[in-house]
Amino acid sequence: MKSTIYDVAKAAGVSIATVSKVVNQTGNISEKTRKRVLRIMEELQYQPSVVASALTGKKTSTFGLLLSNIANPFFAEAARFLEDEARAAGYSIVMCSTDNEDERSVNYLSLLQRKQVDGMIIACHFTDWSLLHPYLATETPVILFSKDVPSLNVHTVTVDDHQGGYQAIEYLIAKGHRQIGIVAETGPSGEHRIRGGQQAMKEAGISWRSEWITNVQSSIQDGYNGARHMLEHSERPSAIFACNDMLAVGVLQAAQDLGLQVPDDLSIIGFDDTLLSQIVQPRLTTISQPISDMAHHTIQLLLRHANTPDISKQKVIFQPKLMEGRSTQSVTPASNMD
Amino acid sequence: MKSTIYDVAKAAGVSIATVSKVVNQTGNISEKTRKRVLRIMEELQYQPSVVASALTGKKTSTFGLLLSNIANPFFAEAARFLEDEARAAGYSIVMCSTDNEDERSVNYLSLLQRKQVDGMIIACHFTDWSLLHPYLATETPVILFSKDVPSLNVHTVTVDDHQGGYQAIEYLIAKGHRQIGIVAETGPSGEHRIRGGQQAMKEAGISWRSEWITNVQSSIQDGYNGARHMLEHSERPSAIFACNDMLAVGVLQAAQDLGLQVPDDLSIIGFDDTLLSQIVQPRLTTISQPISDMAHHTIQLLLRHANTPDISKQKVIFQPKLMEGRSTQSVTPASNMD
DNA sequence: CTGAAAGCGCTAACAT
DNA sequence: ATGTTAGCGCTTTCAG
Repeated sequence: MKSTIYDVAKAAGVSIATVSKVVNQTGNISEKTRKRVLRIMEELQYQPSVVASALTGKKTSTFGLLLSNIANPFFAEAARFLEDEARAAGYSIVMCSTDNEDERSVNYLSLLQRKQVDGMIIACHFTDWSLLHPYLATETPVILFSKDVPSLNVHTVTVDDHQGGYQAIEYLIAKGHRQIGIVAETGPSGEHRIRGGQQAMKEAGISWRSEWITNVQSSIQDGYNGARHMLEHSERPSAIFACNDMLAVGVLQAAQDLGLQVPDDLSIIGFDDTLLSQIVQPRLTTISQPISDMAHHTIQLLLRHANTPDISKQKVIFQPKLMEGRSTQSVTPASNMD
Repeated sequence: MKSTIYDVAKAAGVSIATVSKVVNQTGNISEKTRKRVLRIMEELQYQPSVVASALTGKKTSTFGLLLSNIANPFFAEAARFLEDEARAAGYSIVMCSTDNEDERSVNYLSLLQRKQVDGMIIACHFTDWSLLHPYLATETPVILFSKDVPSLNVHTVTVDDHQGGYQAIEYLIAKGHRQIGIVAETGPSGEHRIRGGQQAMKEAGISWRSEWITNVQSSIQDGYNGARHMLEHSERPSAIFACNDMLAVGVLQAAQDLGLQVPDDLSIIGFDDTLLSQIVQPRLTTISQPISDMAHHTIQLLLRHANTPDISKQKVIFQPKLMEGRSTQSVTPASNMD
């Protein structure tokens, strides 16, 4: 049988209030009784119940994390950083894979609320973002992670997607590419990345073809299909910007299946700088998000909320960084020949 | 302000006991009042507090999952399956990355206990497994996942590691390999896989060299170092069995850095059949764990525990399956020449 | 079929 | 410096 605060109080010959005070280090307790209570706690292996304390003290020391799929390396890596930051502050994380399905997301949201989590981190996509409204009205802080939804008045910690797209395309253009395709995932991030890319093209006086810009989901297969679509025709792009690494891997596989050499026949640039980009052959050039910083900031914001009930909403935008791999190359006469 | 059971009771003109009964579908409630209460609940957007109910009803609808690192694709994939099974039963999962450090693991264990989770799934490694003892004595069910520690009397759901190692080596032998190296991760699984492999060699009358069997941690870098160690000498194995896909990727990179062609100059076989094995070039031959089945069984076992307080401990061993990739090849005269 | 009442383990005034 | 007491929101006998 697990021992309770009563057992400790009785064994130590004090009241439960005193025990509570030494546990929480509140109030004034003489060093002598403090020591004694501590000793008894040790002896009885007393473990304060988080559940009971949450019912009064208002804290569950738990955050909820909604992501599309923990099996996706980008989210797994983000989850790891978030968890580390949370643990450092004594919090743990409930993970919720939504597959970007609104219904499942809402179910999780309500479940998390019923569990009285101390904060929710949203890193998944909603078809209908207004579903979030009821939760934004709550006491529980909500933070959008790696995602910016302009229409929503909510704390946001993200990377500058527009800038990332711009950097990717700018880099390709500098390498001499003029025929550039984009495979993006549906959702706000994808759109911003596309826009950023288009701006870079516009500034360079390059036009783009709408059939070379496709929106898909974010599996490898989606990237494969999207790229295949562009590459099968005789006139094809000399470079493709895939808006995340999973898609980029799909693009790479499509190129390989079509007998195209990367980067000789096709340059590919990804986004996220996940494990994937480092293990494919050739190593992907990719736009890196500072996930670690983002995770740190996210958790800090959540923690600050605990003390300061209502901080005004803030959006923090981190800058992405291009990581050079071997999947991109300058356009050469040879690659223009075919 | 969130509405409580009292608000609903008052608005519906009934007692909180009645509301509780319709929420939990217990006792006998007339259809008429049930409807009314339900309607009021809807109107007031009443969300029963999991915390309060856990304090009495004994259920938090939460499982804890200890794994070495969620950023490792094998664990991320396992977590996803476990989560799906858990959600189907109304449970959610707290993830805990321990990096296989005993201290951190124990901290998490105690935290989970304080949170009164309804079960713990252990998928990480302990240097000192006896640290688990105190938790095995508890009410809270504990399950070892994808790991078998013979010395521990605990529910276990795992893959037949010995058999997996056997299959891997048997396959290589059938391809004509005689010079076989093994890179394994420290821990019970790694050991079993090595033993299985050794048995296959023994049965085939092949001897092994102890310097070609190395134990390391489980990062890509570890696999790289381990392989490099074996491959740099003039006399090197013609095939390497890496005891998980991360290691296999490291082995592959080492081979590439040394100018060895895979599979022509070196065959590589991995373990786990994760995403990684599918995206590297060449695609890895690997031993697949039926993670989905294992996850299903694990959660079911945990759930059964809720009703039947003390089921006798059981170990369930699933059979692995070899997935043929392009990283293995028969020994040919050409590859024997160098 | 419904309600009153006694906790679950803990926190936080308020007394002493 | 320490103890008393009133809840937190809900479940569960036990009466009615």
